[in-house]
Order: sequence, then structure tokens, then C-alpha cells
Amino acid sequence: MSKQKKLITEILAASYAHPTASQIFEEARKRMPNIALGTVYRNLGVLVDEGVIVRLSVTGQPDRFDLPDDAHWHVICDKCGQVKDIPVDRDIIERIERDADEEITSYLLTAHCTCKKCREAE
Amino acid sequence: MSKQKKLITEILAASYAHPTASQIFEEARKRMPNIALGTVYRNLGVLVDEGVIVRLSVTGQPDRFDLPDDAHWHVICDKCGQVKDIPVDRDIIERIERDADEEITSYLLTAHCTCKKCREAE
DNA sequence: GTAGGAAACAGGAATGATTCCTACTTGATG
DNA sequence: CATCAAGTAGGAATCATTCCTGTTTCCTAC
Repeated sequence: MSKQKKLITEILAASYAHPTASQIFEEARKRMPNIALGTVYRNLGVLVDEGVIVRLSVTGQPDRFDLPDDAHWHVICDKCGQVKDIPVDRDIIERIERDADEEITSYLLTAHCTCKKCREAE
Repeated sequence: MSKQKKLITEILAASYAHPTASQIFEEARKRMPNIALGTVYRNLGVLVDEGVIVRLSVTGQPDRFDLPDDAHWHVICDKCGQVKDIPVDRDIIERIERDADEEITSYLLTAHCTCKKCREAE
């Protein structure tokens, strides 16, 4: 594991905010000034493939990344992109898996909302 | 409602395949040869805002669109992007809504898998 | 410790989905 | 028929992400 990859993992582990690749890049260059954005993207991709982290797609916004500690939902605000973690009951996953007749590789499930802040701002 | 918007709605209603904007565009120009891609995108956006259709984000792939007849899960294959509909029990949504302390605006939830075809192909 | 080679990197160009901009149509209204 | 707003076509611009090239790092064997 390269220094760069290690750094990226550390930043993710220390973050509560489901950062985007750019945010990780900004944080990383504080400690390693000439790390390249491409390196961040490549390593994030590798880490996702390895199952070490998970990727969150949100429409019209850059992808976000997260450590998959416990199974949880991601409830995403469609306006501001803020992500909220909700614990998930194992039996729900099993039910989906059975109904889908597919092996769910990622226990990451997403729901969409417009969060309270954004609704008040409207 | 313009002819173009009506056509896009009809194409979506007639499709079982959760088409992308490009696929809708290709289908649309068969019946309206000089419709513009931008028009398709704009009308899809309007229809999503109106709640007439829903948008599906998949990492590294173009967005897909669907009519939200009944509440259902979308189980997405991360390799080929194929989407499978799974009916959803109302009580699960209510549980998430309660746990999230947010009003879920979209009953569209997604799970990720690597589908059987893609796993065999590997 | 140093030569060889694979893996990873930095930097920047290329890609591709999506949005934005401008001038032109269309359709409803009076 | 004149007017005006809404919607459109066409293409340029944007932005996240990926790809490419030459360079560096690091491991292994001598």
C-alpha cells in the first residue's frame, strides 16, 4: 500500500462527512502537497473494488465515499447532498435479497429526501 | 405540455427498461427527427421535478428514468447497470422515515449487486 | 548497495454526461 | 394579425472522472 493510498484511507477514517473526491484531495494535499487529483480518484476506485470503502452516487453531485462499518442506509438530501446514516435491520436486507433473487454485494442502500434545512430555506 | 414533452412521457410509459436520456433521445428522434438532446434532458428534469417520473443515479453510468407506479426497490448491477424492480412493503418505508427523522420525498430506494450474468462472465 | 523491473505517481489532456446560452418557433390571446 | 410568453434546436461550456505519458518509488536479486 502506497503512502498516498494510506493517506486517503486515513482521511476517510477520520471523516464523518462522507467526503467527495475533491474534498479528500484538498485534505490530502495539506499533508502531501503534490499529490495528484488523479491519484485520489484511482486509489478511491481501488479501495472501492477491494471493498474497503463504499461509493455513494448522488445525482448532479460528485460521488461521496464512506467506510462501511455497520450496515446502514444513506438518506440523501436531493437539494444539498447532505447524507445521513440510518442503521438498518438485517431482516430487511434478507427480505430484499430473497425478493431480488440476487446476491446483494453492498449493504449500502439509499433513500432520497429534501432535508429540513433545505425545506425551510425554500 | 409541448409535443416534445408528451412524446418523452409516452416513450417512458412504453418502456420496461429504465432508459437513459440518450436512449430516450434515440427513440424520440425516430418519431420527431429534429428533436434536440437538450430538450430531452430539460423535459426529463421538469418531469422529475413534477414528480411524474423518477431519476436513478448509477455510478459511472448515465442516469436512468422510470415511472413511479408502485413503490419498489431498484436493485442495480454495478457492472452492467441493469436495473431490477422489487416490490417494497410499506412498513419498511415507514420504519426508515421514522428512523431518519426526515420526510422521504421519494419512495425510490436502491440496492447494489453484481448480477448473475455479470458474475458468470467474470 | 546497486541494477532491473513492476507498480504507483504527477501532471495534464481527453472524455462524456449534463447544463447553459442564444436566436428562432410555436401557440394562445386579444 | 400583432404580441408575448413558453418552449425549442443547435451548439458551446462545464465539471466530475478517466486516461495517457514520462518519471519516481520500492522491492528483489545479485
